[in-house]
Amino acid sequence: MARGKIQIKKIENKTSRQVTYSKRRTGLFKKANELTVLCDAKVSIIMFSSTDKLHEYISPSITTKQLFDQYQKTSEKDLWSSHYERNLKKLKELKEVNGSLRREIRQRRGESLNDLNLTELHGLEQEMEAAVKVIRDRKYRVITNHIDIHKKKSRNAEEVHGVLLHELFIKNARNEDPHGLVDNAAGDYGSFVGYSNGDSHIFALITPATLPA
Amino acid sequence: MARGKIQIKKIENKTSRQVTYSKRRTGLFKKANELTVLCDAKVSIIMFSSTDKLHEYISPSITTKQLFDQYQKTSEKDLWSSHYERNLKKLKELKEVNGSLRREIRQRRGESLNDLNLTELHGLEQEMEAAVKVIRDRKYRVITNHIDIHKKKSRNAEEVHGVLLHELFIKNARNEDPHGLVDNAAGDYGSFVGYSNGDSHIFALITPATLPA
DNA sequence: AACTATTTATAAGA
DNA sequence: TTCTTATAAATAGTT
Repeated sequence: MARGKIQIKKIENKTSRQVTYSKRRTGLFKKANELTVLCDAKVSIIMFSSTDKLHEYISPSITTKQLFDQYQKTSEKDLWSSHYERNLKKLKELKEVNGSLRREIRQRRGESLNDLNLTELHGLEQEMEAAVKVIRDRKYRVITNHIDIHKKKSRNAEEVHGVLLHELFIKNARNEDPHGLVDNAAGDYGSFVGYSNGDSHIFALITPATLPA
Repeated sequence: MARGKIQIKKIENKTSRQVTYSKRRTGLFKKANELTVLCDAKVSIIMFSSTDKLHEYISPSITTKQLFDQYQKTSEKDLWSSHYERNLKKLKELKEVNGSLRREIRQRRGESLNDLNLTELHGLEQEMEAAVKVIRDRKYRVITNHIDIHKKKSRNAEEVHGVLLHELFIKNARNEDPHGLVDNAAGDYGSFVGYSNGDSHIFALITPATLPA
């Protein structure tokens, strides 16, 4: 606009482009500020140079966030608010679902039964009795499984034990008993149960009375 | 900037202010567009007039949303992302809670028991048996209540019925029986149960066998 | 919305 | 980057 007219098209010379960007940016912000003052307007300018440097103007009377919020409300455009509000809605829905799930669990625990009518109580009772049966069956299957594995382990341990004993006796027969092991070990197969791992406390739960017929 | 210099301060005349806003807005957007083309820049201008009318310029090479996203990333400013991402996080947490609640319910229904070990199965069984007891007790309390109310209603109905019958007989004794009602009504108290309301199907569930001792 | 005298912005050069 | 300055562009006041 001075010293010669220019074409409005990309300035190919990088340096001139940079200079022009800088000068015109200053001019643009100045105009924006004049507009703000003269017309009592609120203006936000955000710009990125071709090298992605950020520059911003915002009217002194407002913050960028406030202006964006107003932009949200005023424009029907999507930006992020729709995401945001969709999320809020989802959040609310999930909370409700959550609440009713918790309520159901409470009822299945025998709490908060006041809201249930007779039909519902009856249905819940029936359903839970059926479920208890399934759970009990499952438990017995797991117990049986444990016992089988245990038996196999025992058999294995007995075999190993027998072999060791055998070897010890042979050794003993050949030499003296330098470690006094024979007396403690001999014949006491029952005690090896005491060596079983941390699972053993589980079996404390199982008494013949609770086993299925 | 023409026909006289002006002070940069709010134009008090509403009409001139409006006109100036319009003119200068056009100029600002034109400058922004020239800057976009000449310097390969990306510019967003959002402005509100003093009457809160929204006007927007955005470089053709980009959308407002994209530019805002870039603004987010580049500036350290918060704008909305904190709300948004906090919500996303909450959403995720709620979904997880939801999932585990559903899982618990499934287990209490006798489904998805594979994940439970023996101790957990045992605990679940015990808990559910206790809960069933509570639910059954509650059911019986409700039943008892229903029955009491029913009895009272019946007694009431019988009384009313008796009174009506009495009145009818008296009437009958005095006049003839114009409606043939006496034969149908007399003594058949049992049939009034058929008049009970929609709740009656509930009582089909209750047989002497299921009642508590 | 158009006109135009004048101010302002700025391209090119330093 | 900043200054200079000739000139283009924007626009205030008017119609």
